[in-house]
Amino acid sequence: MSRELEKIYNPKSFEDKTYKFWMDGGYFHAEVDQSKKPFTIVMPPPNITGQLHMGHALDNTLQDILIRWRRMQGMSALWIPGTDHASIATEAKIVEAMKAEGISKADIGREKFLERAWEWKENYGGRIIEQLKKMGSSCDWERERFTLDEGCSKAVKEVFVRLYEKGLIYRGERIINWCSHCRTSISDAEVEYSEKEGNFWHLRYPLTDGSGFIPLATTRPETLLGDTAVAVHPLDKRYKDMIGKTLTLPLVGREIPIIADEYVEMDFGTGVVKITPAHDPNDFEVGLRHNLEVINVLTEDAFINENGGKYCGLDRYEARKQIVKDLDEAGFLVKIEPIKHNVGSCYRCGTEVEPRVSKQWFVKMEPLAKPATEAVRGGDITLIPQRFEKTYYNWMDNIKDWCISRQLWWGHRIPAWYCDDCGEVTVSRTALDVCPKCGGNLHQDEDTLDTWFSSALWPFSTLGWPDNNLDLKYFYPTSTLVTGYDIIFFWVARMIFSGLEYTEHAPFNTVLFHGIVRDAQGRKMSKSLGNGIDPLIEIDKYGADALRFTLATGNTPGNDMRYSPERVESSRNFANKLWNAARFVLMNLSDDEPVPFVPDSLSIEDKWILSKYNTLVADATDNLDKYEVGLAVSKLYDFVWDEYCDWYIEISKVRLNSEDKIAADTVRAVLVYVLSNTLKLLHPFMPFITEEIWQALPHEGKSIMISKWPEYSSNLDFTDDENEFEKIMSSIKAVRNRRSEMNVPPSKKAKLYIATKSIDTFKMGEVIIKKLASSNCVEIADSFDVEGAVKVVTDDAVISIPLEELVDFDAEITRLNKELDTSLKDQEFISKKLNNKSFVDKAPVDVVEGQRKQLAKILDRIKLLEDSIADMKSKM
RNA sequence: GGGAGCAUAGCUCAGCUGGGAGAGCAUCUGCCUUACAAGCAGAGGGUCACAGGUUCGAGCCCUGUUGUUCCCACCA
Repeated sequence: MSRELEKIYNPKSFEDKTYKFWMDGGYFHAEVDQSKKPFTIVMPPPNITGQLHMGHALDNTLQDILIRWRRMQGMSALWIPGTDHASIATEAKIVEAMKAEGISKADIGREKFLERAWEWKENYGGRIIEQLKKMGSSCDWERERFTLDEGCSKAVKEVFVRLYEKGLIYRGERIINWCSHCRTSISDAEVEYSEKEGNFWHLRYPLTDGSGFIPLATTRPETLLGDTAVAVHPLDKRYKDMIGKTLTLPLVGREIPIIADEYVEMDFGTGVVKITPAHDPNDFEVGLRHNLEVINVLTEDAFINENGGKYCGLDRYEARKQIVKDLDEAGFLVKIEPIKHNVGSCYRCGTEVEPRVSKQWFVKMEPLAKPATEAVRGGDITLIPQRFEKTYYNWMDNIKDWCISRQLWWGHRIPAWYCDDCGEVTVSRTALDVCPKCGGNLHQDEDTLDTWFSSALWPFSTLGWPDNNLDLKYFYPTSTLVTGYDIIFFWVARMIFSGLEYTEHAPFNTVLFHGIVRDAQGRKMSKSLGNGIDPLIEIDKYGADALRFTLATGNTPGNDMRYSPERVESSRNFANKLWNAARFVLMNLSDDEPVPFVPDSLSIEDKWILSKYNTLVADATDNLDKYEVGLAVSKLYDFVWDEYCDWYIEISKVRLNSEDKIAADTVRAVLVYVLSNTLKLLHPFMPFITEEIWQALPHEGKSIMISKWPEYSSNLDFTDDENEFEKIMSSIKAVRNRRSEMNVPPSKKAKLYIATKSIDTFKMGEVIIKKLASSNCVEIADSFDVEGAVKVVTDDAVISIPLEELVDFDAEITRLNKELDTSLKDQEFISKKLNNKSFVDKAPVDVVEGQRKQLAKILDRIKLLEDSIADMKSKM
C-alpha cells in the first residue's frame, strides 16, 4: 500500500455531473446527487507571504472535516478556496525581496513591479498549496482563483461603481491612520493599541500680548510645528478671559488663536489642548468647526517636511528630541512627567501609526451595517458560538466609515479617473481614455483598494458574480464559513454586508468560529517571539493524521487551544493503535471472499459491539450536525480504543482460534464490518490512514472518500444484549481488580466460581471470562460453597476465587465490610431521594424510574455482600 | 470607560437541553497475555475559584466578589 495518497475531490462546476478524484496517479469519477442542496464552505485566503502556520492548519482541518463528511453523505460539497489576497504585508515582502537585489519600486515602475509580484505570488502560492495538500486538504486547488485575476477584478469594479452611484463611496480629506513603514493609509481595524512608556511634556505657550502663559501638556511635542490653535472649554472659568486672544507658538513664531470647544475636558490635565488638525483625529474635527488651517508637518515616511522650518528633514523621533531641547532652552518646557499611554501601531509591521490628513476613498457604512445586523438578529446567519453576536452587534452599531484606499501597487487599482483639464472625477467599470465631460486627458487614481474590500466579495465573486451563471445559482448562498474569531471585523462582518448589499442574500447561513492556536505556555504564536510551530515539521514528526486529529480533538468552538507535543503524540499513538488493530484483523482474514454476518449466528459479544457501534454512528453524526467536532472525535477515540480494541478484539481471539467454522466466520465478519465502518466515521479526521486501511480490507468502491457515511440502523439496536453483556464485563473487571490488588500475575491462572441469577448470560460469557480474567476453569451456578476463597461481589454475581495461600480471612472480611458500607451509603442516598415527595412528583418520570432501578441493583448487591460476609465468618 | 471569555485531578483540557465528576499526559503497582511496550491490566488524585440565590436536585441557570486573558473605545 502506498503511503502517499493525494486526492482532489470537487465538482468542477455545476455542469459536471460527477466528482473528480485524483488518486495514486489516476483520475476516476463518482456520481453525486445534484438534487440535494449543496454544502459549500468559504475558505479564508491563506496568506502566502509566510509559511503555512498553525492558524491555517486549524482552519483547513476543520473545513476539510466538514467537507469530507458532507460529501460522504452524498452532498455536492464545494470548497471555495483562494491562495492570497493582495495585502500590505505581501507588498512589503516583495519590496524587501527586491531590496536584497538592490532594486526599488521607484526604479522599475508600477508595471514591472506587478510582473514581479505575480511571479513571486505564483511561486509562493504554489508552495502553500503543496503544504496544505500535505495536511490532507481535499480542496480542488485547480479551481482556486486569485482575487486579482480577471473574474474577481470584474466584481470589485462592479461593486465600486455601484456604491459610487448610490452615493455610498466618497472621496475626501480626512484624518487617517498612516503607516510610515508601509507608506500607506490603514483602516481603523488595522491599528493595534498597546500600552507603552511615554512622557507628558508640560509646556507653556506665551500670549502674544505678553500678558502671560497658558499651560498645556502633550505626548507628541513634535506636532507643535503643526499647531493652529489652542482650545479650552467654553465654561472653564480659569481661561474664560483668554478666549479670543492669540498665542505665539514657541519655536515657530506663528500667531494662533485660543478657541473654546466643548471637546476639551476641564478636569483633565490643565484643561488646555493644543490643536493640530493635520495630526490628530479629534483636533481635525475641532479644526473643521473653527475653520482652522491644516498644516501637515510630516512626510510619508514620517520625517518633518518643509512646513517644519529648521526641523525639516529630521525623523519624527529625532525632531521630538531636538524640539524638547529647544523648548527647554527657551523656557517653554515646564516639566516632563513619565506616563503609560496607549500607542497605536500597524498590525502588519508594528510601526507606530501616525494620524495624518490626506485625501482617501471611504465607504459610508451606516446604510450597509443595518441589514447586516438584522441578518444575524433575525436568524438568517447563525454564529457559533453565539456569544460572538454581541461582539458583532457592538461593532456594527458603532460603525465608522471605512477607509478603503491604500497607497500600494499590489492590489485592485481604484477605478476612478481624474481629468487633467476640467478636474472631473469619473468612476467606471471599464478603462477610460478621455474625459467624458470635456474630452481632456485622464489619469487613473494611483491607489489600490483595501485587501478586505475584495475579500469581502469572496463568496460570490469566486462563483462568477456579477454574471449570473449556473455556478452562482447553484452554490450561492454558501453554507458555512469556518474561521478564527480574530477576523470577525476584517472579514466576516464585511462579507455579510457585502453579500446582502450586492446579492441580496446573506453569503452563508452559519459561521463556525474557532480559537487561536497558542504555544504550550499559552502565548500567541508570533514571528517576533519565535514560538511559532511549523505544521510541516510536526507532520514529519507525527504524521498529518495525528496533527489533524489533535487540532480537531478537544477543540471547542471559539475557545483558544494550546499546542503541546504531548497531545500530538497521543494522537499519533491513536493512529498507531488503529493501524495495529487493522493488522490484527487483516491477519485473521481468510482468503475466502468475505461473507456478511448472519444475524442468527451472532453471539452476545457481537451484538454488544454492533450495538455500541450503532450508537456511536448516531452520536457522531449528531455531534457533527451541531458542529461539535471535538465531541465527535473523542467518542470515536474512546470507541476504537476501549471498546473495539481492548474488549472486542481480545474477545474475538477465542472464536478466531476455535474449530467452529461458523463462529470464526461470524467473528471475522463482525470485526471487518465494525472496523471498516468505523474507518468511515474516522475518515474526515484522519484521511490518510483510514484510506490506507480501508483499501486493504474487503471493500466496495474505489475510495473511502466516496463511501457512504454510515447511518444508524434499528437492526443493530441490541440494547438488551448490550446490558446483559455488561454484566459479564463488570465481573471480569471485578476479578481483574481483585487480582491486581493482591499482586497476582496474569500467568497465575485461577478457578472461578460464579454464583448468579443470570446463569444463561454467564454461560454465554464463560470462555470470555476465562480468557480475560486469567482463569483456567469457570463454574457457574446459582450458589456455591467454596472453602478458602477470595470473594468478589458485583451487582449480579458473587465470584469466589480460591487462592488459598493468598487469602487472609480477616482482611477479606474487613474489605467486604468496607464495600458494604459504600453500598449502604448509596442506598441511603437514593432512598432519601425516592422518599422525597417533591422529587417523585416533580422530577421527570424517566429520572425517577432510573433511580428506582439503581436502587434495586444496589439492594441486590447489598444482599450479595451480606451473604458473602456471613458465609466467610461461618468458615472461620 | 464598555463588552466577552476563562477559573474543574499535579499539567493541558472535555463535560451537549440542570439528574451522584471525565479524558490525555504525569505519578504509583503488576505484566513481553500469540495486533500493538507508541502497549496491556489496575491504583491514587477534585469543597468543579469564592459568597449568596432559583430548584425536589446546580460544575451547568441567576446575582455579586476575586483572579486572569482577550476585544472595542480612547483625553491632549
